[in-house]
Amino acid sequence: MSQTVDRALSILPLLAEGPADLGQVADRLGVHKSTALRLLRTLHDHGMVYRQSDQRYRLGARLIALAQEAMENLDIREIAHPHLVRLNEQCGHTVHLAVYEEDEVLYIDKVESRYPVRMYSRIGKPVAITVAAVAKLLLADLPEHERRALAEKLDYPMYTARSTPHPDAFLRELAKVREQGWATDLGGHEESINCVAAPITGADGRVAAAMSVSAPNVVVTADELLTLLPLVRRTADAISGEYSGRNPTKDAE
Amino acid sequence: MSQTVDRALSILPLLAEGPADLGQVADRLGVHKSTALRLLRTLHDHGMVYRQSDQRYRLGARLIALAQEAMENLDIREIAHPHLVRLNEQCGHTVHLAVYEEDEVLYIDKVESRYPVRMYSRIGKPVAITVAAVAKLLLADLPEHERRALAEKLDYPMYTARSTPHPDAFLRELAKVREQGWATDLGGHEESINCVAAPITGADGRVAAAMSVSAPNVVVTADELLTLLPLVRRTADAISGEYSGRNPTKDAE
DNA sequence: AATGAGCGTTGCAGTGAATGCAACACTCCT
DNA sequence: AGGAGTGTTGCATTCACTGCAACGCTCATT
Repeated sequence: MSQTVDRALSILPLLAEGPADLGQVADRLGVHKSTALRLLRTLHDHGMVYRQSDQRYRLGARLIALAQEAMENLDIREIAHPHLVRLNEQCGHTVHLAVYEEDEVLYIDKVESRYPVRMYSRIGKPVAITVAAVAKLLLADLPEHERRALAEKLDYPMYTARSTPHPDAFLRELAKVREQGWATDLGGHEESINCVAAPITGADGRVAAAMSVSAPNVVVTADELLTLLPLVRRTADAISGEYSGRNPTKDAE
Repeated sequence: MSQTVDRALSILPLLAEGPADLGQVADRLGVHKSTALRLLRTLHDHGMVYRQSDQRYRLGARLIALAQEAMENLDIREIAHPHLVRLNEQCGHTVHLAVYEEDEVLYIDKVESRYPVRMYSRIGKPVAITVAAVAKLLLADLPEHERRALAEKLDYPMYTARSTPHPDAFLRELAKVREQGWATDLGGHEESINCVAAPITGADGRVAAAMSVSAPNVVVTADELLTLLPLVRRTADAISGEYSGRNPTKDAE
C-alpha cells in the first residue's frame, strides 16, 4: 500500500539471502541507486541492516532482538515450555512447538533430544509445511476454503519419496488428520526421521499451536515412536487446558 | 532519512512491547489514524506484523523467520558452534557466543548447561552491556573515541551491588580487560552467577566475537570457575584461528 | 429498538516528501 | 595518469503520502 515502505521492506528478505552492495539492492528493487541508498540508510538508522566492513549490507542486530521479543510475547510458548521439557525428560527425544500464521508454520520452541543423534531444526525457522506433522495439524484446522486456497498455492517439494506430492494428496491427508486429531510425518521430510504430533487448542476450540516428538530411525523405529502418541496427546491436552484457562495457571512450577 | 519508512519501522519496537490497536499506534507515532493504518497494512503485507483475532497488531512471523536467516548467515556462528559444544562437554556449564553491532551486544549462540540449574538467557537477546563479560571484551576493542562516546551514552542499571555503576568505572574496567585479554562478570548481572569470557579475533586482529562460560555459585565458586580460564581461552583461540583462516576449515568434524 | 460511542476504513484534494538525474568524490586497477 | 567501478550529494519534478471528513460497523446503554 505504501510504496516507500514496501520497497524498504522488500530489501530485508533480499539481504536475508546474503550480504549485498548498494548496486545489487538498487537493481533488484528496480530503483535508482540514490533511492536505494536512502532506504538503506533509514533501515540502518533503525538497526535493521548493518553495514559490514566491506561496505556491503546485511541484516542487523535490531532485527534479531525484535524477533526475540516477538517470540517472548507469544504467551503460548511460555505456558507450553515446562510441559515440553517434561515430555522430553520422559521420552528423551526432540520436542517441537509450532504455530501457524499467514501461510507459514514456524517452530517457536524446541527441546533438544538427549540422544547424540539430533535432527536439524531451529527455533524461528519456517517448517516444511507440506510434510511436517505439526503443519498438518495447524492447516487441518483452517476453514475449508482457506485450506483449499492455501493447498493450491503451496509448493510440494519432494524431500523424499514419501513427501506429499500435490494439493490433492495434501488435502486428503489434512482431512484424515482433522478426523483423528493427531498427525505423523514418517520420513516425509528427511528419510530417516519420524514425528508424531498433537494439537494444542485454545478456549474457542480452534487449534492454536501444535507440538511434536521427533526421532531418527536409528534411535527408535516409527512403530516405537507411535507408542508415544498417548503421552504426546496428554501433554498437548495439558497445555491446551492451561492455555485456554480451564486450569488456573499455577505460579509455582 | 525517509519519513515514511522511518515511521513504519518505529512501529516495530512499539509492538515489541506488546500488542497494540490502531489508535494506540497512531498516537504513539503522532500521526493520523489513517496514516498509521496504511503503514500497518504495508507491514502486514510483508508479514512483519500480524493482526490477531481481537484486531490488535503484534509482531509477525516473517520477522522471526528473517532474524533466523540473519543469524544463520553469520558465519562466525557456524564456525564457533562445534567448539562451543566441545567446551560444554568438557566443563558442563552454559557457553555463550556474542557479537557487537552498533551499540548493542547480542547473544548469537548458546549451549545449555548440563547442570539442572540454568541461567536465563536467550539467543538473540541483547546482553546487559555494562556488566556482561562478553560485552566488556567486545567494547574494549572499540577505537578509543567510540568507546568513550558509547560509555557516556549507556545506562548503568544496578542489577546487583557489583554492577558497573558509571562510565568511569566502566572505562577503567574496559582498559583492564583490554590489557589482560579476558574478562569476567562476578555477580554483576545476577547476584549468584559468574562468567569468564575470552575474545575471538578475526584476520585483522580485531575482536570479532566473544565467548563465555557461565555458572551459578551453587554449582561452582567464582574461584573454581576461574580455573577454567585457560580452557576458555584455548577454545576462543581455536575459533579465532579457524575464523581468520589460519587453520584451513576442516570439512569432517 | 433506538441511540450513540468507539473503533476501523475509504475517497479525496493539497502538498511535501520521495524520486531520478547528473555531477561529484573516492578507491582500486591497469 | 587514466579509467572503471563504487558510493554520495544537490536539486527540480512529480507523485505518493498525508490529514481530513464522512462512512460503516460492532458493542453498550437506555
